[in-house]
Amino acid sequence: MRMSQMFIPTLREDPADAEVASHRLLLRAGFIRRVTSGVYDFLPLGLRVLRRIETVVREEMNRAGAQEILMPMVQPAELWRQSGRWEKYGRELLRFVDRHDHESCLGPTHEEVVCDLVRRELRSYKQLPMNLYQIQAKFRDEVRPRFGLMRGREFIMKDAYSFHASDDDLAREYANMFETYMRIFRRLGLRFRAVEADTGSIGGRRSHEFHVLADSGEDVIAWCGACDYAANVEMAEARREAPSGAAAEVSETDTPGASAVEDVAAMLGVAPALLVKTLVYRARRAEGEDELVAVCVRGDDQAQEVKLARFLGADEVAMASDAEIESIGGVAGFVGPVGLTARVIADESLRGAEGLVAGANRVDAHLVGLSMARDVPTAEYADVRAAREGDACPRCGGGIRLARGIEVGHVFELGRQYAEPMGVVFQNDKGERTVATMGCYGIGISRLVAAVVEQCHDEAGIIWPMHLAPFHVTVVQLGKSEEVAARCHALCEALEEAGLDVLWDDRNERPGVKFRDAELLGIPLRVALGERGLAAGVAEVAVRGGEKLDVPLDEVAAFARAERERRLS
RNA sequence: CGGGACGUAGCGCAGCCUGGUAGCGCACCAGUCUGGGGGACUGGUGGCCGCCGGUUCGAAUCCGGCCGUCCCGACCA
Repeated sequence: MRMSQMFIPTLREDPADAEVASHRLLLRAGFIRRVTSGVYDFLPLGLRVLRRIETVVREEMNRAGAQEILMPMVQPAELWRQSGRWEKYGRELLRFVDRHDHESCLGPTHEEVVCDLVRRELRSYKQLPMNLYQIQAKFRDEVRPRFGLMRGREFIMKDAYSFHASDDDLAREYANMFETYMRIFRRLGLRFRAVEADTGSIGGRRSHEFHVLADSGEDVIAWCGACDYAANVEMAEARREAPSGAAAEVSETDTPGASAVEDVAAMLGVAPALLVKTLVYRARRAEGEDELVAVCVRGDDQAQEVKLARFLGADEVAMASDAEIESIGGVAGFVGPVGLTARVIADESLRGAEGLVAGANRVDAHLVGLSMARDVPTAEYADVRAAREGDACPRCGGGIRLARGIEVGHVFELGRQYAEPMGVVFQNDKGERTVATMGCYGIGISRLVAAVVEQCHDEAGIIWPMHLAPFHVTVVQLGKSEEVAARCHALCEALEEAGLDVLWDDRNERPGVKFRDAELLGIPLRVALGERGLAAGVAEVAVRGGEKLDVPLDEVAAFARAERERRLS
């Protein structure tokens, strides 16, 4: 392709509103443009990368036995009512009414539609198992879209749904998909980690997330340095030592103005770990009234709200207001577990702890010498703290480490939670009417574009892995003599002959501009040819992010092909 | 939804405090020179100063409302 004729609007300067590397570089290099918050155009280069990722995903899904279909983006409310999610999904589901006053929504995920499709056709166990997938635009009306393609409202996703006659067969397919995902992310050349995960609003019994490791990631994952335990911190069961102070009588002491953990600890001369941090949460459930609960963790720990919500069986937990805190006998800033009229959920690490300091539920006062067993006898114990670096692994006791990750894949054992209400039934081998069991498996295709850039870039620009590069090689034409142009053209043809996708920079620009753009775009191989090289019979071949060397003109194509093969294997 | 910042040419920004002809760099167009790491010179093009209203003889500038964007938090397969 002639670069002079392609739509590649590069920017010399960083866009003011792009913070993270992938957002900044994808904009600068002319891969994407923003249409509105969380919604992007894919320009020719961006689309090429997207297609490459799709191809890898498609090949591996097909190989794993899944079949590609395409479902609609617009979905009728009645299907969502059948699954119960029309009420449950919340404002992230973009709803609208058509001209006939029918309620609809833009699909954020497709369990309902695929169940509707399958239930119409499924009669016999002999039709199972079945794994259907699609690669399609999703819409989720995110509260806060950000970081370009990383968290968009509209995004491209591969979603697969499998149907099974038995839980055993579902477990088999889950493992199959898990392995398939491992293969996909390996092929994409990413540093990633599979972790145990919360099932969130999709629901189901068991799930794993696949995270690309990157500091800009929005998730934190915990893993064990000694065994293969790994989990999202929303799940991670890491344990800590439970330090106790000296047993003592409980008494109240003045702590004027000291509310923050560090201030109280400093004022009383005790370690922050001996403080009991008490947080009041409002738990919301689809049915029933909101409940206020007090949550106790160590002063140097953080509460983990996803764990808490799971323990409470709540759809959502949020920090309570000062007024709500007072309604259960607490005082904002000085809340403690003693004397509250709400349930007290204490983290496991507080079980049996003594000699603690806690808020006295009175302004400017704390209790010292607190014993959980003696003074908070009604406390319920649960794992509600966030794992920290250095905690003990729940499997082997090894040291837990934390890292940030970008969630690019998620697999779920759904079980019958959609199939049951949606009526996905068949006759089993005994002629009995049976509800199918399901799995679902997602990959964020457009998010992967961003994730790859987060992992593969330097100051100068993107460094695409060979698999994903919009072009394998760019031929940089230096100078504008007919001779140079002709030889560059011939080089391009030879490279294409050798099976490479070639971007020919035939623009009337200075060499510096072309070199910088080649680096910004991140094309893995760069072949530069001008009068000087022509005279010597060589072209300069540079590997993006690597070395450069002169290669005789008639060997360039073979060299590039070998280089490509080497990087693809 | 809470907190913060911002909105002036395609991009990056100044001007606003202290009201009086809308600026700079890059990009773009024409020309000359140049040609292996964002070239030089000359001459140009391009603006609803986010929108609506108010104050004023006069508003990019002051005031009010709205819209949009970004960041932090809350939230999230």
